[in-house]
Amino acid sequence: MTSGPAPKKADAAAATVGDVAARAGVSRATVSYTFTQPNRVSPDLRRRVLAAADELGYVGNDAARRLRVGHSLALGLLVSNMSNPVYAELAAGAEAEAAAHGRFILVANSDESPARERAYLNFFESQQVSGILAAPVGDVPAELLGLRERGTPFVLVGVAPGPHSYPAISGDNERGGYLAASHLLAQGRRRLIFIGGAHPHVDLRLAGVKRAVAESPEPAALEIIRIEVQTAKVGEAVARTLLRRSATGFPDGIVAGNDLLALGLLHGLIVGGIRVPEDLSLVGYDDIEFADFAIVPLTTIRHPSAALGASAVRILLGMESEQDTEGRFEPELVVRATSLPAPGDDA
Amino acid sequence: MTSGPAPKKADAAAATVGDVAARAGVSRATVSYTFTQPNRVSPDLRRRVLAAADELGYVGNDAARRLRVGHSLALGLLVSNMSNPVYAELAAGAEAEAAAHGRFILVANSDESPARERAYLNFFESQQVSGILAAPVGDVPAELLGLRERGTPFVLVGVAPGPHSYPAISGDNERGGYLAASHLLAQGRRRLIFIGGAHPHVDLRLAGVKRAVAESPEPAALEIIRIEVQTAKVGEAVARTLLRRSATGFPDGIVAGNDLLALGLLHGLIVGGIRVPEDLSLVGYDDIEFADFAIVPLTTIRHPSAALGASAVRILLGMESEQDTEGRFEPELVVRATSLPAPGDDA
DNA sequence: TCAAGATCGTGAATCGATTCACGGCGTTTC
DNA sequence: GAAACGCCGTGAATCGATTCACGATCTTGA
Repeated sequence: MTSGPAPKKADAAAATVGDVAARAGVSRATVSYTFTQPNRVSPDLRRRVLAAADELGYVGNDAARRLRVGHSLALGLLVSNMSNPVYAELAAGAEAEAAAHGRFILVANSDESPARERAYLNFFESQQVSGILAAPVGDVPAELLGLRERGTPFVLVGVAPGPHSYPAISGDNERGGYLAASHLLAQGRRRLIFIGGAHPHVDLRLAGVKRAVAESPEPAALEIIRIEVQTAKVGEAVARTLLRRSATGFPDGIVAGNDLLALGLLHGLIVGGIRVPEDLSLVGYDDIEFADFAIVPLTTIRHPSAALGASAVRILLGMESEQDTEGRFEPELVVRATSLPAPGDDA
Repeated sequence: MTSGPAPKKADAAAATVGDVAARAGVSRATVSYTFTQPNRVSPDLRRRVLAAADELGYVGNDAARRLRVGHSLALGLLVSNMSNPVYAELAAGAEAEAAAHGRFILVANSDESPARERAYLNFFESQQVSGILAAPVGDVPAELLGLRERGTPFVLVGVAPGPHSYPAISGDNERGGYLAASHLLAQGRRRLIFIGGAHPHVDLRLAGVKRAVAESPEPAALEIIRIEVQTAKVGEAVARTLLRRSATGFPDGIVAGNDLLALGLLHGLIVGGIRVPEDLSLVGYDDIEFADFAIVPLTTIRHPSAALGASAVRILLGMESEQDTEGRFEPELVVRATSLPAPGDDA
């Protein structure tokens, strides 16, 4: 309203290809080619078009673009709980890789709710994302399969390729569980508890724990405690119930399904007077940043979340295959202070 | 390929309004009205249309919808660093509120890079988000103002409405800083350091700290250490440089710009042999979940991130005004173990 | 019984970027 | 010098959902 003919930038309506074309004195097709196939247009015109676009603050309308080409530049990332640093890291890794290829990540936080998960999957479809990264949220939702049939590929992140045949990349969770339990057994711990939620990757961790116990030369007991969600709050609650046990029923080693849970357990146990690691050794899983800052720095299994996120993006973009990642995300035991050094480790 | 004519769900192409209309035996317009203005169509037809949509797995194409109506159902959230739990919490709060109104949040993680910030803002514009929540990332980017002029509103989250005139909601950072420093002064701490990055909200926290020092009846020294990013890693590095100081130059109280930084400082100081809180008191800011699990549980200022996120969404959706939030996000001192109880607190 | 009005379904235009098919113009080669 | 070819710009069709304006059907009251 106020501005004369000179500055067009501040105009209310967004500039369209038509506006740019008019200003550059070319057709709309030329403007489009300038952006999608720069070599198709001569350098001279290209410059003119780009200048006009710049002056008008042209941004393009992805809706129109998508309507025509059928898919968006975005990739969807579905996680169960963004306040778990593991997922934040996964998202950061995916995002950085996506940005490097001019792509974007849409993050959906299902908060462990299947309903929201479904809603977000629909949202992804309505957004025509060109692919979906799904971090484990229980079973593979049927919607995901439907999406694939309708042309949107997905990659499961953090779930080992198992009996299912879905594309998936993951660290070796079974081996991680095995490492954790072996570490405890090597210290002479014999009354172990595994505490974890019902996620496929957690089940694998448990399988590894079981295998370590089964292979142990000395007999050892393993108890399994199932919880709903693996949060610090739940960890504290479990610690309180544990504290009510008699000395004979009390464990001397715990493997937690993830670090968040372990941190809560640790806090609850210490508040309850348990000495860690003297009375009980604790091993977490993931090696989140805060594991090192805990009241007693947490022994845990390192899990390369950011690298997984980046790889998943490359796979969806067709720059890498599942097989290429083979053996690239090996879990690793990080011994800190919630467990005793293993007898052989006293170097 | 394998399926006969019976099940249509698994067909490759996504169903369109046209398909639904054909199946329900109505026009495309009717299908559209069924979803956008359900009362416009009679109950009978509505049922038929919904059934047909369900059978076909109809999801709708948001690109087409947006192209027509001009804006999307998504809101953009711009944060500087998603691995800071504060932002994860903010995102979760915003997301939950958005979901309650059938909206979605697009999260953009700029990683403190102005270039990526700009790229994401362009992305938001190309996505025609109906509004943007921007968590402080330094100055207000000029692009944000441009977006507003072109019709996309924004709300700054966590930045107090100051000399600028942008819509903003925030806890009272100045008061939080004041609380933190007052707490230290009340314990008899006299050689304070404030450590923080160059964010507008951190500057406010610092202003509060300065005011507390100025108002102190006993003279107290305040040193200011500026850092680039407020992460735990940087905190540890700062701790190491602090440890090289002579006893006289060593502080007896520290206010950190956020909890991540405080956690890193704490760890670095304790590893270096400093006793907390005996030798030095430390106060963080934000009260992230891990503050309570730290090697010495962290005294901090609580900051209602999730509530801020939810409010920002309501404001963008026009359900609430900036003024309504007045006084709703008051900071609160949470005394844990990194500081001495104040003399008067021995209840 | 009939006119006036309310209810509700429909055809067609529309949003903006992309891309196909066409053709004008300049260059090369015998 | 003319035919053949390649380069590059353009008009027009297209993607799918929304919404306007119209009209068909049904309801209601005198």
